[in-house]
Amino acid sequence: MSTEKNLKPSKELPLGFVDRQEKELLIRDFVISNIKEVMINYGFQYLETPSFEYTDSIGKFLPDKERPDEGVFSFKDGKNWLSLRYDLTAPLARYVAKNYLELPKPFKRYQLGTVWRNEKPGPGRYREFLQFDADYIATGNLIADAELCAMISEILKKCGLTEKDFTIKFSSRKVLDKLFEYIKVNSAETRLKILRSLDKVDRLGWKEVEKLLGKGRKDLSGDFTKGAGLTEIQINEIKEQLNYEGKKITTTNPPPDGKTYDFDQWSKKWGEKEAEPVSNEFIEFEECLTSFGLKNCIFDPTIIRGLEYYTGLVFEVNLNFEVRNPKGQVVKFGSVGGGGRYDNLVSNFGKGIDCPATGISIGIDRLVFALIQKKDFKIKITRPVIICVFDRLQNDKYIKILKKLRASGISSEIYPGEGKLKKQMEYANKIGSPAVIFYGDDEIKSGKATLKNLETGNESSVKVEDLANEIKKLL
RNA sequence: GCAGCAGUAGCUCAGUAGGUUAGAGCACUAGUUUGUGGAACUAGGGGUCGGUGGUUCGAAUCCACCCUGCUGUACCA
Repeated sequence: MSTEKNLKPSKELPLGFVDRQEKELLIRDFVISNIKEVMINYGFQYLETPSFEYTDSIGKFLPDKERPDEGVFSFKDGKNWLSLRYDLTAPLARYVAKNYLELPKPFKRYQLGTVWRNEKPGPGRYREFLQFDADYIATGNLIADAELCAMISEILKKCGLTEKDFTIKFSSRKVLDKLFEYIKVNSAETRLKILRSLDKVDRLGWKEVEKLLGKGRKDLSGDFTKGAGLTEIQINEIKEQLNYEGKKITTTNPPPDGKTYDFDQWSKKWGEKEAEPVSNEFIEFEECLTSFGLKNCIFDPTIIRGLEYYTGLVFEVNLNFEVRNPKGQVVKFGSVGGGGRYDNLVSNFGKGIDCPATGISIGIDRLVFALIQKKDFKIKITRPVIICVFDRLQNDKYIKILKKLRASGISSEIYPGEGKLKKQMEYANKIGSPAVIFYGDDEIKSGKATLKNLETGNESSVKVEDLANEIKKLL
């Protein structure tokens, strides 16, 4: 920010925004190309919606304030409030509602795009980031949900991860609804508090979450967070029904009856009639996962995905390896993607539209951040061969060489600056150029250029017409 | 938002019982090499010590307020 005293513009970035370097961008490109391949293979359409939407269209939930900028970036365009999209699902719902009659049903589309959130950034979390999103619209078929899990698994594997590197956790909001009925929590506010607390089991552990469910908890800085105010009996019941610690039932490790969750327990607690529909949903989903050959899926009832619009199954992808920040400290990385069923989101736009849907998204930048941590993860950065400039009057000769090299597919350039040879060498070294070409007086006389390998320092005399082939040998 | 910690050169940081011209390493510029990079050596540029006000003969150092950043926490539809 410039002030009256300091008229120079600031070179600092706004909070939560970053410059991204080539290495990160190339890995991102690699991830994106993998995503596109998988999406075509899975039969999804490619869609793009604009960055801005009417605020109302993507968030009826926004507070009725003078300025709807809580969580989103908004501005007033004439009479209307516009907001930058905060995810790709809400704009999709708007798109589907707008084009409902024309669209094939079910409708499958994927989208890649930047999204913005006006929140406090954290390690690896920014206010602007790239998201990938794939959805099935107008189908309640659970194969769709299982397929989303298979798809995300395939994408991660293409990106170089193995099944051991990540876990897909799933649950359903319905489990918690039954639980709330059972422990007689009816207040929407308390239910929300419980959901938020449970969502933190992953990060804080059960011990701390118990405090949040009860009276409250002090964090490391000494700040106090008020709890949900449940009784000890209620908290114990929640733990008993949700605390699957130690049971660790997974599809890799199925119990004898083939179920990855404790059906009998629910039946006993809620009654068979109440439990059966919930269980059946998981059975069907589970069978699909198995058929798709997914081995690293686990039922975890503390998966909440906070989002208000989820109505049924929810899933989340977590990485199992250590992620470090630039300072080398291990950070709690959290999920790299997730999603679930949102059967009401499209219907919100109009009566008569009954439109179940399910979708999943990946935080691409976060995934890239994690992939960079894998030491064996190398990406080739191409740097140009430099043709050094001795005399501008010989530019036509340099350009001839340049055209030949480029025609042969060799990244190359004539030194673009104005310095002496030393400067040109320093430049080539700094940008990581593999080689330089000298074509000065001596070379022009002999008709042979000097090719210098910058890695070894070796120089060789090469006929101009052989340059391309010689360079290819050393690349 | 709340809480804790921190702000000295482009970067990483040293420097406080308050005291001449504020330091180092890396980076940068020039030279040792006027047709040769990565190493070395020599020289050089670069800072109103986050800002404002106060205490004092004297403030990077002490006090107050503000700004910014980091971490935790809340929120994250």
